[in-house]
Amino acid sequence: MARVTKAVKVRGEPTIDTQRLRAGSDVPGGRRKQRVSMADVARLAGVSSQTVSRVANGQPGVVESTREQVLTAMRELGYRPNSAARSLRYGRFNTIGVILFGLSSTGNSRTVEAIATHAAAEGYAITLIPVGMPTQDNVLGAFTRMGELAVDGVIVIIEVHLLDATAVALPPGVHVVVVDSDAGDRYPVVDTDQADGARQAVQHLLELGHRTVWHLAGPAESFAAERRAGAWRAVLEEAGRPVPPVERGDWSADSGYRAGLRLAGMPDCTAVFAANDQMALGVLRALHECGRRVPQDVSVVGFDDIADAGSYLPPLTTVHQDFAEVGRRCVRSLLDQIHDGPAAPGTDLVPTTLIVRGSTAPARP
Amino acid sequence: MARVTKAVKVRGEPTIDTQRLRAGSDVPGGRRKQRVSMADVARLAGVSSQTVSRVANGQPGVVESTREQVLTAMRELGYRPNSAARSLRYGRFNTIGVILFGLSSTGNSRTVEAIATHAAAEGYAITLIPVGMPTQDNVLGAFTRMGELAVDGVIVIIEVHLLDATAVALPPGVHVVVVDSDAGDRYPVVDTDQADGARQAVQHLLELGHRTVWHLAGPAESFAAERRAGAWRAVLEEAGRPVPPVERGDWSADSGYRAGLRLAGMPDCTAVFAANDQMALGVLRALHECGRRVPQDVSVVGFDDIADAGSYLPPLTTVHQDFAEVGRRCVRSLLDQIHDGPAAPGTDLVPTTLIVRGSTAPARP
DNA sequence: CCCATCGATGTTTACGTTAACAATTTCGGT
DNA sequence: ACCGAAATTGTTAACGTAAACATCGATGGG
Repeated sequence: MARVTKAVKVRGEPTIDTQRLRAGSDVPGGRRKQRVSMADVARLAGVSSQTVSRVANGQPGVVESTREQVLTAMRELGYRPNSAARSLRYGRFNTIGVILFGLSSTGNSRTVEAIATHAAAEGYAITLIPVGMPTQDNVLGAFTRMGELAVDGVIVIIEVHLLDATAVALPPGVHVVVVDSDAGDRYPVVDTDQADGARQAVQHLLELGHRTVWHLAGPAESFAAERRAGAWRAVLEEAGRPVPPVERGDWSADSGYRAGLRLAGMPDCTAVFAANDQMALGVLRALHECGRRVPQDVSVVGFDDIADAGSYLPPLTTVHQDFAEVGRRCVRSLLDQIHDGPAAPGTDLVPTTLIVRGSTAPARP
Repeated sequence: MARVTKAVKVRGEPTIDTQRLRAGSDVPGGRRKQRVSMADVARLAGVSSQTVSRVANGQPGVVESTREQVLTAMRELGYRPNSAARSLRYGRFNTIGVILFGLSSTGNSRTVEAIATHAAAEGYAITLIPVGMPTQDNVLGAFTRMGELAVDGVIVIIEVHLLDATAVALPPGVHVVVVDSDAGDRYPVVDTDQADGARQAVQHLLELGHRTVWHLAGPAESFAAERRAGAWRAVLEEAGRPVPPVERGDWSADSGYRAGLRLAGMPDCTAVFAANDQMALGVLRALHECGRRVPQDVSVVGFDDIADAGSYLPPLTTVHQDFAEVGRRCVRSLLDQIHDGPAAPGTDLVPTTLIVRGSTAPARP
């Protein structure tokens, strides 16, 4: 209905052939000629389809005048290669699948962005395979679906307890790289060096003279959260400091706020390491509302270094994660696999940096 | 360098069979048998490949015992359908392309997430086509690439001045939906009702008794920014209030901070409407540092209602955008086009809601 | 002047799947 | 027991592309 009507006028005799008889010319539900194929171009240019193929792929051995004819015909018909046929022919899709839980977390979206960018640079498209809830069934479903999907390899960005059960469902021939997991004994893993980041954060606070450091951890199901909490505990124990009970949030600023209210009630809590920046933001708010000044009374460190962290009140000291690098290495590792065959499992750690801003200060004597 | 070495030991004999004899079993550069095909399954099950096809697609007319045999053979060989062949056969890819500038903005990633979710629910995968910089060349390149891509339709999430020039390059047969643009006269557009959101924000501030409202706009190239700024100006003019000069930022908290410092220097500035939450965050920080209290001295309103907005100091009054709904409508509109043919151009506006929190208060007399 | 050689182009075939049609088997009714 | 209909299974062809091989004509050396 919305077919612009001027089109009708424009299509006189000459274009009839270009449009040919496709749109709706046959049975309603029937398949119409999908679009212009090499054969169509070949016919118009008066050559064989193989010659068209050669021109399309820039292969040598086509004389200039012929090439010109073919190119003209292509333009006239609006020819575009059919990638399905190409994929079928080559046995490759030039596509990478990304299985993820959601894009809502900063880390995920930044990583995916980097993956998309680097994949594009290598001539690969990326296909997103979202998993509604990270239940086993869903993840398993995603893998199954992916098995039928047009992808040469997969990058998995999910907390991966679930991978245990689903490992069996992973189609054997598919190349995989996993992000943020402990699956390093089964798959190639790329991850931020969570432990080292946490270590830097806690040591920074201890060096400022704080007696010990409270920790607001992420959800227990998260490997990243566990790794950060583990490092926090290790540093305290090595330094012979008391290990306060762990607070837990769900990564959200709100959960950070609730935990912050609890922490604010403890007079001897002078240093908090939050497992991400958003929870740190919640902590800042809670402390502020309880009249405890940051950093004079309490120092706070976050994790991630999201774009806004420098604009919090006060600007947040935090651990910088290089998501772009994670994405880059994922793509490279996966492409290496695709080209050179399966890679050995193992973990590739991207270093972190502590960014010191205004939310940390020396402990008061 | 961080590659853990234990990995090497893990890969032993047992996996040999799943690997089968493909990798490198023939000429080095030659194409190896891509993977198990229907013919392989058919051979093992002792039936024709058509029967395998019927079983794979759950079609009726296959006797139980045969079906069982085929399924067994499938399992044994690890058969997975080849979607390239399927696409070639059907002339459809069951894939939606999403052309975007980046995932870094909250809006984009939330929208993309919703698109991915709803597309998946309809059996469509989504392919991300990132555009490095939104220059004409790049966008044009993305369209060209997309023309060769295995997609049935495209959702464009880019500021679309550029579409003008590239419209011509848009492959004619491709279905398109555009987000956040004024291309409503050429394509179906889905967008948040930017103008109404801005109107609500400004009216809220005026109703609180503020004489006028300053505006911190987004970059001039952004249609969303222009629409918000336009509505801000319109409300002020309708109400007969003075229209202060527009401040401009680049959506970042940092740019908001810089603008905030300027605004803080104007004693008669008591109400600020920032074009997004991140810039509002920067403004909050600037005002705080300059000793102007929010909301007692200055009221601030943002736009987007990002997850953290409720945890700012003070919690931010802002305009809620329903990105999920935008994504949903994009997918529905595009799928309608794919199934029922081209849709009329026009703009589909998703309503917004003002969320009143702690950053706004009545003007002091 | 003839034939080997090379360059340009055409023809055949296969990639994996499935619609359409053909062939075979099974079964119920007489 | 036999016929026809229905159920089940098999065969053929086509989707668009590109590698491999085949053909044709021209060029140049003997």
